Amino acid sequence: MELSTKYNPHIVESKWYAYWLKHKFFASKKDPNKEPFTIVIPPPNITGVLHMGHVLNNTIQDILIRKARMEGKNACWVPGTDHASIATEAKIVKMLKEKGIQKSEIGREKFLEYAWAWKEKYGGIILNQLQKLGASCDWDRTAFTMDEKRSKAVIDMFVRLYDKGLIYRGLRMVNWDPEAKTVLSNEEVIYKEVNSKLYYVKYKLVGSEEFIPVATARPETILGDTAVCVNPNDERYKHLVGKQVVVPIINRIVPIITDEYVAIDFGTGALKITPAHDMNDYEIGKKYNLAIIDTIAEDGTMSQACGVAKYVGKDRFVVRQEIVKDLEQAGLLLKVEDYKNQVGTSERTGAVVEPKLSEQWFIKMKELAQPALENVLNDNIQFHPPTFKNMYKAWIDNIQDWNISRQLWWGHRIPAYYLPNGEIVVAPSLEEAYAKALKINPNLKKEDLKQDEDVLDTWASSWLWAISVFDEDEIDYYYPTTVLVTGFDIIFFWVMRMIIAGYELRNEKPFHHVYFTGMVRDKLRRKMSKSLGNSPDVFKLMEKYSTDGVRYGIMASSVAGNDIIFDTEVPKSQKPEDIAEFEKLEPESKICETGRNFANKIWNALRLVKSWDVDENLPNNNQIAIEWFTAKLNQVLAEVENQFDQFRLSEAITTIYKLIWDEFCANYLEMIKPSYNLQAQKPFPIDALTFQATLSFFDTLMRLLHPFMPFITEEVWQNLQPRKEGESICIAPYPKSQPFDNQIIKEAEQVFEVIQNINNIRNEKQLKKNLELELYFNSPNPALYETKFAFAIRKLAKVGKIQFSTQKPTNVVSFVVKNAEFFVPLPKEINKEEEKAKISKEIDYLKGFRESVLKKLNNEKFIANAKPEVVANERQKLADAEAKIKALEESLTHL
RNA sequence: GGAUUUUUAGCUCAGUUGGUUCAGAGCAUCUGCCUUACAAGCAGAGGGUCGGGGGUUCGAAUCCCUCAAAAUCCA
Repeated sequence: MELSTKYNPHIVESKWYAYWLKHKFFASKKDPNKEPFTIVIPPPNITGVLHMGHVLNNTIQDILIRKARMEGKNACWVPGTDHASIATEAKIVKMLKEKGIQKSEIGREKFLEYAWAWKEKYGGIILNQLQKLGASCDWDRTAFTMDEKRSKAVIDMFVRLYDKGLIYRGLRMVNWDPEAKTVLSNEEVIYKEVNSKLYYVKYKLVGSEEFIPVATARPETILGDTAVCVNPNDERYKHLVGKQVVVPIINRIVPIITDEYVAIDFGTGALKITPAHDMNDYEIGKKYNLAIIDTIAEDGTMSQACGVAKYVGKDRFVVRQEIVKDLEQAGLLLKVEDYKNQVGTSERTGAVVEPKLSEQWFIKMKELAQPALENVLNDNIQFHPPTFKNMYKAWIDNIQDWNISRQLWWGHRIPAYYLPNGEIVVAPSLEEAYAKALKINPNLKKEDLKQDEDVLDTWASSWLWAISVFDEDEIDYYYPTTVLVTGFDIIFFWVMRMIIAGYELRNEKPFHHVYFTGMVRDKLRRKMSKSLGNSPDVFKLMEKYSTDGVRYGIMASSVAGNDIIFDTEVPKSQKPEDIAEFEKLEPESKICETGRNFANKIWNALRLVKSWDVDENLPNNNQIAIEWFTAKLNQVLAEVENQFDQFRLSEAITTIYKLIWDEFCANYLEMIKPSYNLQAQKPFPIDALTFQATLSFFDTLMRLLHPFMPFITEEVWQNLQPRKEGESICIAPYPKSQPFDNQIIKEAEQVFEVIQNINNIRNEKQLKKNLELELYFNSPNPALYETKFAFAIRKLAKVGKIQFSTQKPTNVVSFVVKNAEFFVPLPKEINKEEEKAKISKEIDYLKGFRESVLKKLNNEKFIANAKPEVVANERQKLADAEAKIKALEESLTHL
């Protein structure tokens, strides 16, 4: 078989993914005889397309689940998508607008028809993209947060918590998007710095021309003022406290009150209080029982309540200008200053967010959250890395009630029904609600019940995800799930709430472990986001570097919880033309390139091994190489196991990379590689034992790497020997470490050091790389170099004669490894002065080193306090250093 | 203002209860090689007083205090 010198990933990837699906390797069925290993995917939004964050997150999940599957566990990775109320609704509204359709015109039902049609068409895109990434999900289990089963779970939970008295309806200051006419959660508000103005306005004392100056950036809210507040320590205003002032324009009479909250040095030090339209003012209003006058309507225009007829129905920003003019005319405007402040805008519509009082549904969180706190603090649920426990605790300690209603149509409609008298019944369906209502009033008709118009916050379905994706007859088997992999930015929105829901519904945690990933950032440390347009095109990346290469790249640079600085280019600016320009660029990533090169290295190792003919009659001359690599392999396997146990996946992949590249390819294969037979135009044959051992090593290495780089490993594994249809590395056993010979590893390390020294000499003296050198040495353990590992030195350092000798030959370069001295005769005259200087320098260094060790050993306290093995080690260091110094000094005299 | 975290080589990061030859890796840099698996490669080299200061200890990148800088979240 001819294999190309370059690995071609594209055919390989689609071929094996199709093969895996065909044989249903990823499917999981409840099986009480097997240990379950379960992951539920953090469901991506149906509006989303695969970005670097997904690549990171899902690669980690795939690694964990593939390894578990190979270990013979019942690996179950449940995929699915999230309906994402706000994001999706905004997208549908925009689409309809482009068709000239207004949401309000077509009504709820028609709107939802459009939305579902959109979901059917586009909602699965991201899942297909995950297949490109190699994700080994059980696709038959694909779930959606708004399908029947998940919806039932959400509604049942609402009813359950309502019946327990944990859900209530109440007024709350919310972030209001006047364009979408809905409340926004805090994370949907984007703060932007804007240039605005600070207006200084006279608030006159009742019946007087005396006034208190008040600075405000939002004069239109003057109409809702119900107090003026100063700091109690502010000397300027002490005499005014308790007096009353007249609110300009509206002429309302309000008190001057005091509160520590007011900053003396900001503005005038006198703050107008508008409880209906400012978060902080609302708190102060509550504290001092101030009236709340809601002067701004749902759509951002001034409402009737503002009390000034000519402003009613006009937009808040138009009214701002008009009020400023009116204030000026009334002689109440003192001055206007330029001012920079942070203004909240809607992530979805870009509208300036209006803080607004609104009737909303809430879940009481304090009590519910207690088991969720305890079980994280006591490590019943383990966080990786554990530092996130601190943040988690701080959050739960300050937990507030959860506003779960959203003024949208796309989502789970709140199962609350209003009776004509305003009473509320809560039930999973209209029928059940009607039955309940009849008990209150037997004369009611079904049509009298009106269901709440709002839908539930998306997280109110996500928090049930780990439960709601399983059927009743299997949940006891799969739940709690094994590990959740998610970004730390949603620790509060999702992770905490899932834990709460788990304990509430099943009195059990939803997962044993949580692996927190960092954010993927660009090289300027900005989070990769759609709006910045700074994320490379994932598919172009995979096209260029292969899926395995990208998986390697993202994993090698991602320590749990740490942000990942991804090394691709960034757009010149956020201007659309610059982003467009950037998108045309071919993405470049050094770290993904390393991954691609790694796959190519493995591919070429396969080519080498496949090129050998086996001769059954040959003796095995490579026993030491085989023994050494067996030991090394098991040593590294133990290391990798340890790294997996601690979820140190980036270390694991780097460790495996070095094992394969440095130890297997560079050392082992070079040691056993038969030389080339020029006459036959092919390599000399290899003995059967070495060949079998090599295939076996290669096989093990591929299985070890498979969870990280599934495609190249399957391709190579299938090529190592004939496999039957239905066989796959996916379900081959994962390697396990065996006890190993530490001695041979140490010996080999010394040998490699010798080889490196010889190669260094070759480089420094600019000797031809093919020139065969001779090696003389003096060592207490001559067999190690003369016989045991001689073959390795010959091959890796291109040495011919290796000879033990107490006599130093002439015209040599020397070096010392451990307690052995080595001499390499040079074919040309050496520069004695240069050699002398080099050796003297090393002696000086060693003497300094010896001093520092002696200092320790002469310290009584060190001898008394340090562990015996530490002391023994110091003595060994001293002995080694002295031997080296002695050898070097001898070299020096003989030069 | 409060909380949390970070600061180690030019860059991105490891460094697991303080102690293996005197802090490691990848990338970048430099030197020499197209050597019959691999130039997506091979053989080498240089580069850090571990943010500053103080303390605990026989011993500190690692523990404590303090100062400085940065990031994130909450208000």
